[in-house]
Amino acid sequence: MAVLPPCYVILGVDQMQALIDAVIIPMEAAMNSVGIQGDFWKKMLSRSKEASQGDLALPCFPFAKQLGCSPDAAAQQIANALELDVGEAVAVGPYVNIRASMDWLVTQLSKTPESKGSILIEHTSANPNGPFHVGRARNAVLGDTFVRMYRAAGYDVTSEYYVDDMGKQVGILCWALENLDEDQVHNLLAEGEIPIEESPHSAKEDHARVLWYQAANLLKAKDSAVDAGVTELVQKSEEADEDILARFEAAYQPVLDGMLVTLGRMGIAFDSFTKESKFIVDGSVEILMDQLQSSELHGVAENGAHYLELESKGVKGKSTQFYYRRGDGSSLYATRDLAYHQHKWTRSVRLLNILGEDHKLQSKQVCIALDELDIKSPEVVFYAFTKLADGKMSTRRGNVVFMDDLLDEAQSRALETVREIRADLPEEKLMKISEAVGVSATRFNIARISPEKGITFRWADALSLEADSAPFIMYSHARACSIQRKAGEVDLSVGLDVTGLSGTAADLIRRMAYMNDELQSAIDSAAPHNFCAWLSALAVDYNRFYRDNYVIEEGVVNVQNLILSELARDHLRRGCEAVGIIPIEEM
RNA sequence: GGGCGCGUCGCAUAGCUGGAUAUUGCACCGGCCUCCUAAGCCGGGUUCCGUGGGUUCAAAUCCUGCCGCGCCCGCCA
Repeated sequence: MAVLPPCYVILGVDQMQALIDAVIIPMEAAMNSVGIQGDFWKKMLSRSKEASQGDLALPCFPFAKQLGCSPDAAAQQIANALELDVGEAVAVGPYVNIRASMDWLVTQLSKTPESKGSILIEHTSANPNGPFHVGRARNAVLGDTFVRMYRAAGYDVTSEYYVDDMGKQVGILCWALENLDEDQVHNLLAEGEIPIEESPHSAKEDHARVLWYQAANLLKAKDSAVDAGVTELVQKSEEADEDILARFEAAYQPVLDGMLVTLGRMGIAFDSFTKESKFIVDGSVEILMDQLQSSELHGVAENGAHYLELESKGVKGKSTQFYYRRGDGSSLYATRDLAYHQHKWTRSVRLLNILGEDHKLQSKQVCIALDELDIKSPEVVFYAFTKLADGKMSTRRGNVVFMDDLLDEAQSRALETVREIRADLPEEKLMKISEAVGVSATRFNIARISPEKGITFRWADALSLEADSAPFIMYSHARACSIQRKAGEVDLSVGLDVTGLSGTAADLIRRMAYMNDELQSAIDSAAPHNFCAWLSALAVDYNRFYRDNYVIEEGVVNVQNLILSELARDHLRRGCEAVGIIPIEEM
């Protein structure tokens, strides 16, 4: 088995910034020598938009006036005056392009990791009232992708699920389970034209119990006694009634467990769960509500309800009041959210929330209220909705595509393909590969889209196994693994010789060298899709390298190429892990 | 009525702290396995970047009017 020398076990930081740092001093000298005043150009020196032209680019249009020549000539002058250790500068039209040398790039590959502090990422936190559907899944996939990316970048991450264990959704579920029998449920659903679809998951408690939830919602619309019953339960839960909270838990916990099984199948796990009721029970909500009364924004409605007037804080619309205490003195969901944030800040120095765009206003209100309480606001990433071609998804109305079914379908489609390509493999292995491919493809098809873009769910897109998808990346990784296996035990300690590299090998090194920049910038700009794109590009680069750089030729191992292949394998693996693709070693 | 977001080739998608021929995939056409996995690689695109103005040496990117789509504006969660 080939082993990489320790210096290649990577994680550097901000190679692009390192390059800029290395270039800026000689650049100043060059600017002085051609006679350009000021340092306004420093912010114009940035990553080249034309990757083929180099790593950094400086547009020279603004210098033309100052130097009294054309932009092209200015670029030429600057490039000529520039002397670099880390690469070379070439004028191309009105641009000075700087290309880092292979020597420099390779040193960047061996940078050691840097610990970056803690962050608590809260995501998913779906009401435990029914199975995961593809709409809810966007939160989970996005959230877990952030968790993974932050971890890969050196952060100490806590992934957190906020359990809505009180309130109306759970109240309805609890009421239904305690008051309706199976026949009633089936009759109600038949009347309401909500189909009960038999599936391999019917016995899972999230699938089983959601029928009660749906039925109760139907009944509630025509029988006010139901509403009264639910309201009573909800009110008691808000008073932290132990008996009610225990009955709620008995109702939702099996559902939540079922949901977590689905998430587990997708490789999504949580470090901690916090229940909403905690903040009623421990009295922290009550304390915060008292504190809010001294806010300048504080107001009281006729019936004694308390609110903050947010108009002066830039909140606009029909209602600018943020109610945090009802007329009867009880708290609201948002109020408990305040206590929750206070609690989260005791656990981490950074907080990140992943929320659907429907929570934008709510989140803004909570942030203002937190500010009034002298509590810092969390960072928030919003994502747009996933809808079905024929309209909105709704657990209540049964208009959903369940994640369990989607994953099954993805797996079975992947199986068809694997079976075709790898007829040599035993059934057990085929199943394992197709499961990994199905899960990875499903996740990647969500993660690769910019969060603020709305998604219309289509089976064909969700199950796509084409290029620019997870299987493509997995395939590249599996290929590198196969080469490693074939190469056998080889001593790689000679290190990489950068002289005489082929073009595709150089491209591969360049791509890998900027991995940490890509990761950090995806994190900083809350754009996991950009890191997905980088990972696809890495796979393409590796495939091209593979095409014209033989690692094993006629039984002889080319050590230099093996080092590169191994580096690529390592980068591909870490990239996959950072976006939730399962880096299987054979497919 | 107001707020926020989105509108890029037939479809999907990147770029949007202004700069070089607007990225990538699908679909469509052609080429590449007597050597490491062809789920691969190579080649093939006249896109008024929703639309009308404006700012600029330079606009998909900034400002503004309009059109279309989504989300929100509960003493619900």
